[in-house]
Amino acid sequence: MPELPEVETARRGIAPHLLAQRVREVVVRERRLRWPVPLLLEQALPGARITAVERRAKYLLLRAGYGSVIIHLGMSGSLRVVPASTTPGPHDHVDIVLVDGNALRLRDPRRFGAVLFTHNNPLTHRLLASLGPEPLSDAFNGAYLRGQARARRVAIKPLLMNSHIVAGVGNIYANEALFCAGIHPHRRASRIALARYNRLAVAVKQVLGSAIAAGGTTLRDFTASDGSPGLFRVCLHVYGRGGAPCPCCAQPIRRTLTRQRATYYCPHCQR
DNA sequence: AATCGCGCCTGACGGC
DNA sequence: TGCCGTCAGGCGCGAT
Repeated sequence: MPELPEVETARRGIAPHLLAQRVREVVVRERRLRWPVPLLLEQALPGARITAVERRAKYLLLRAGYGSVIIHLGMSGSLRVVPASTTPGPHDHVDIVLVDGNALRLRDPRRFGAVLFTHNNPLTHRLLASLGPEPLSDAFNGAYLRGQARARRVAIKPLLMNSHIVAGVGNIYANEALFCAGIHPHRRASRIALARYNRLAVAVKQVLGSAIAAGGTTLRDFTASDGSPGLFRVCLHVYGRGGAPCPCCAQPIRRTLTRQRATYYCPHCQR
């Protein structure tokens, strides 16, 4: 499932193929993604030159001409650059065909993803405008987290996964960062001291950073844009390891459901 | 305002 | 072997 490191890996993989390229046409085979793919995409994009490939949270932004494409990979989305003549598979929903004969191809079996187009600054788009700071930026730190947590009643894990607090920390990395910081995922966010928030912020950056360096986490069907699997899976300490021994104390990792999401932690190491 | 549950969707997996 | 129920989950949205 694409989380921030996977989206960043995809961005780095596709950017060299897209930058400075002109769009020849857009082919939409399935319009029913999370939101319908707008006709505007096919109308406005052809002829435009792609000037930047950016990421904000888990959104990819293709700056092109007088507008931007906003792409979200949802649960099962992936992007490949292929020769435009390559026969599309059943879940290859959108092609952005370039003048050089290649196409950026979105595949998304579960169709939780999105492809949108806006003429305005995409950062002011409804979906992006109220996102919290990037977790790898300086704005995200222990003091910031402590300030956000002070007046809230939620547990730390859902706080960490709230995109309005910090953008792009999903379930896998929330579990891993809390383990690294030794914080129990069910602990009330308002009852964690600044020193521990400092540790947590460092853990979030470290976990995301090393996952990006390794090319994303391989879980289920994630692959990088060149098709190679990410290499981070071996580095997961708790996620998906319910019942297995904790790498620190060897006691069994516990798995619970929080807000309909699998939560993994070591009851001995995390308080 | 904060928080919680829902629903979108399909592939993988396990049980019978 | 094959069928079918269950689970997985990002995240916006509506309800509380």
